[in-house]
Amino acid sequence: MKNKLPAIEPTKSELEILQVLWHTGPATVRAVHTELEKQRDINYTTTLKLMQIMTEKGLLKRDETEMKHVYAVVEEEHKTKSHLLQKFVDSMYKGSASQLVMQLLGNKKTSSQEIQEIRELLKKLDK
Amino acid sequence: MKNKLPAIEPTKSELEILQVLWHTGPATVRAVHTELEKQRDINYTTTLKLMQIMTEKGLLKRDETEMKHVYAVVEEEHKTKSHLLQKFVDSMYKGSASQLVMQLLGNKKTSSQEIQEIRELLKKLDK
DNA sequence: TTGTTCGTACGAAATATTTCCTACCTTTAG
DNA sequence: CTAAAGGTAGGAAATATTTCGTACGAACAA
Repeated sequence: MKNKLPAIEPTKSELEILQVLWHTGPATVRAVHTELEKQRDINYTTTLKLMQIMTEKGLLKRDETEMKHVYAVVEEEHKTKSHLLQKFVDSMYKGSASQLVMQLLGNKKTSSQEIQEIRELLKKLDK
Repeated sequence: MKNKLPAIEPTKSELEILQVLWHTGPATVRAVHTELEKQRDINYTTTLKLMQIMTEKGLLKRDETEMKHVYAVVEEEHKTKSHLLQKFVDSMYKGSASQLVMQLLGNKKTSSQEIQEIRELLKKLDK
């Protein structure tokens, strides 16, 4: 058995924080908050509280050796995203990845360049 | 200008109801509830209330000519899903559809058959 | 030393969402 | 007619999530 973490679902706000940490790597509340502030109106203690809650939930872990605690994500970005994507596919497309891709291809916002890249991906997968 | 609906985000529970209605087409609360009940423990009046709220929000519309009101979705399935998918891609993959697909391809749950189907899709898109 | 700044902790308020109780009306079986 | 079954409406309770005020300690500049 590898891990027995229950894979708790992050809430919307928690996801915002994960995104920042994925981007920057382990960071202090201050650093995360400075990023979050660029995106929306939010109070420092709100960011702090969220990160504390996430730590309790096991979404984050923290190094308390220094006064300025340093937080890091517990699950790899890849793993969490993969899990959330799977959930999305399951609930929205009954688990059919191809249906999701079909929707993506029909989506105005998906540029032809994106589509080209998807083609490349599949080519590479051939080898 | 076609419509100026603010495209309200359905909540988790609301999405469950949309799924049922997408599948069955316009239906009564009873019918929707019977479906929902198969998936989880839920009280009839809860389903009713949810559908009433969704109607207020403009997610559903209802025909009240009969005593048993018949509810129907306001936005097409395609449109709503497309919108939600776009939101997902934006927030999780910074808008990069190809990154999402890459994740999908690396996902254990995505079978080789699915991948084959995706290939077919791209072929058809060529023509 | 002292006051200002920056940090954590904690609790509770504010909001959003979900759930269900109660009232009351209509239909239908007996 | 009457009781039971099945509807809707609305409010309020229960939960989940987000937000922030307050307290208090450490670091640091003056």
